[in-house]
Amino acid sequence: MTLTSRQRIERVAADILARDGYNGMGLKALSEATRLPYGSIYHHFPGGKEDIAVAAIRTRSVWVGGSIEQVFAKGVTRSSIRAMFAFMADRLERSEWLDGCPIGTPALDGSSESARIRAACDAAFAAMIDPMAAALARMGMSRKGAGDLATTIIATYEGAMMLARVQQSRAPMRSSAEAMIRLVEASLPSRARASDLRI
Amino acid sequence: MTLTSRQRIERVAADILARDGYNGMGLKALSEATRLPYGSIYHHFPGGKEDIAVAAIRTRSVWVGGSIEQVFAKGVTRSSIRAMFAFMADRLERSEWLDGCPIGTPALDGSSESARIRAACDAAFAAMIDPMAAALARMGMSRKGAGDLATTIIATYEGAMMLARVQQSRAPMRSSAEAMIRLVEASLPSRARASDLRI
DNA sequence: TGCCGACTAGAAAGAACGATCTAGCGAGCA
DNA sequence: TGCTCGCTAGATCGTTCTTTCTAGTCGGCA
Repeated sequence: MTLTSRQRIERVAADILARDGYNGMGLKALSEATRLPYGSIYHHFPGGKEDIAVAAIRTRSVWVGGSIEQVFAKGVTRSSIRAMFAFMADRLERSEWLDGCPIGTPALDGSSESARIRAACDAAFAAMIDPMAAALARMGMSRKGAGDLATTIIATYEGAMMLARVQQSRAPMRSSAEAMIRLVEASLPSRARASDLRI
Repeated sequence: MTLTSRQRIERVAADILARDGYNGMGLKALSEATRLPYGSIYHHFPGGKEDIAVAAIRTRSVWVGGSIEQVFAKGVTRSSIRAMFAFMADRLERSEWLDGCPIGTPALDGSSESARIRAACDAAFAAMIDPMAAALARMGMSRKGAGDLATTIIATYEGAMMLARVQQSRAPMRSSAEAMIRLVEASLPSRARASDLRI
């Protein structure tokens, strides 16, 4: 399938954001990577750089939110937690540790400059946390307990990516995933732990 | 006590890095914030912007490493974990959620551009992880178990900061701290859990 | 065929960037 | 006093940035 120019801009912008952050994303680099001239970029995004970043974050968050919903559809199991961490570890390693998280990177380097970037990242993290919290609630956790635990898992996920990138090693993502498995086990109500919902 | 110009540059640079990242740190802004002219900055750091960032990260890592060592000198206890997370939550909130981590922010937005920034952040995280791992080992954990757990706690710490900043709320740091307490409890050998080393 | 809107194309403006340069200040020492 | 040297001071250079601008292209519709 062929992408529209607008979709190509969003996709490439998300990749640049993951690698270089908001301040590091140059529109010249974007126009070269998309092979689109300045005029096209400003035609599709009259709001300029900020609009492009917001759209890229939003689009990516829809995709990642759906992925998380799928991965944890049958519960927060050992294998689903490992799959989630391994997925991103693969991506980082494949990029030779140049890529980061397309949401976490602009969240740190762009949210002091632009309230809209911050809000977009906030919504994007919510799109990751909410389906995971729902999955934990289906396993018997209270609404608050599930929300807190899902928040912690996403936090660990983002931080482990950060460490893996600077260490250029999968180790932090692997050990964080195992720790999250232990944490979920310790957090589930005992009836779930003893039942077929066992993770 | 009065700071030398070089110390003032390092300190202010670390603050700017925490807020805006490596790409967002302008040398003009740095010279204004330090009230030092361009010439002075390049006199103290002939290597330019990259040298300044590396020195700022290095200096800050010495301080934070020492702080962690102190906080966990008597073991990884509930109160010490809470203190660690609350300390940073205070700082973020006081800055009206504009500040981030002086190491985590350049780690994400600068390490794809500069290998030296990446290495400095790697060393800085090690300076945080190592004393915590040592404290966990003193509580009876194996060397590998302690290292993996300390890595996870630092990852969660960084990720929780990221979430707190975009949510403009202490909640992620609070719930992550409580989760880390549960995780440490679940990870300690049972003899420690039952002894006076109980966290 | 002829027209119109969507999009492509890239030059150019104007500000901001990192880096370099020379000039000058002023405390400490001879 | 006069010299030295660490440091201050900021103009300036070339580059790169975001944004704006006008011109041109192309497909679809009347």
